[in-house]
Amino acid sequence: MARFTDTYLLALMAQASERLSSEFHAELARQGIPVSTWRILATLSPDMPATIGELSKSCLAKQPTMTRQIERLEAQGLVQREVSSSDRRQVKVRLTDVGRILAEDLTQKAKVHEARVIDGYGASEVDQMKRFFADIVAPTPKA
Amino acid sequence: MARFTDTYLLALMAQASERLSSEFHAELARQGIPVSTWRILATLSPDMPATIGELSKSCLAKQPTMTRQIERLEAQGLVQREVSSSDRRQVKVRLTDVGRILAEDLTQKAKVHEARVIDGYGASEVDQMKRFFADIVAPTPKA
DNA sequence: ATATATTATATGAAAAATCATATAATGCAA
DNA sequence: TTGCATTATATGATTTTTCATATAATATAT
Repeated sequence: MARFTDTYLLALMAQASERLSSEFHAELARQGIPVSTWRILATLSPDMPATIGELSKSCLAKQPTMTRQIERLEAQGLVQREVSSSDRRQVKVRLTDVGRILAEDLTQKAKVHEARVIDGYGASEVDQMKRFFADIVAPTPKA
Repeated sequence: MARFTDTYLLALMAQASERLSSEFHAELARQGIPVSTWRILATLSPDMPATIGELSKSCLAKQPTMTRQIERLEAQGLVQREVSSSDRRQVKVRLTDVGRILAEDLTQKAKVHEARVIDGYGASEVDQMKRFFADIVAPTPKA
């Protein structure tokens, strides 16, 4: 009898995701950057503000966690906050100049790493995979 | 210009993974079961002992975190620990009878959920996906 | 066999995440 | 408009996680 998680799709997917990211996460660690910080910077790149709520979804964190992460990044001067003019409940978060420079460096490295990960799989296979994932994250409405 | 994370494979994969699991995680929450606990129970199912190290890899947690999670589950009577006879540094963790009953219930529900998730995608597509993930998690050596 | 390196787990102190709930703005119905 | 439900973020209290390192067993080289 095999281990349940050896054939359970969602476990395999989560582990595969973690595995593929781990080398890059090690690179982040060398620069002293937590994965949670990287996710935020990546989401705001190249220069795309987002609300706390959007960030918490994109970065796989609960909302109170995101509020506190943003507090920290703001204190570090990497992002800035402002109340949304269209909806004053919302908080818009954007990269500062310093944050953008760091984010550009990291996204550049991420692209290099992604290329290495992808290399070894067929281009069409990778493309199919990306569409598959993208559709799950933001489903295109069926006609 | 699109958001970096909208086209970055590893971000899409992590988000898709999270998204697909979220409904089941909500079911776990209704039963008051943390995702971290579920991962441990799933890994030890149906009756497959594992070491702290194996669990920490399988469950995407750091080793000290796993040690403490196992302490908690042991206190709850869901798992039991014993020093490995072959290597006394290792700690073998296994489900107790109570733990096994809970784990069986949850894995059963997980299978139902997985079937619902898979439904809507082609069988061959899903199969390809599973092999893709499984190969990343435990690569089969190239000839 | 001895010293040294490596591996597996544990643990104290500190940082971060989470839960429950508060606050405040917006949407909506009567 | 008024009142009520909903949505977005913040926050106090607590639980978890994490880092750094300790401890102990095993592997390796000499």
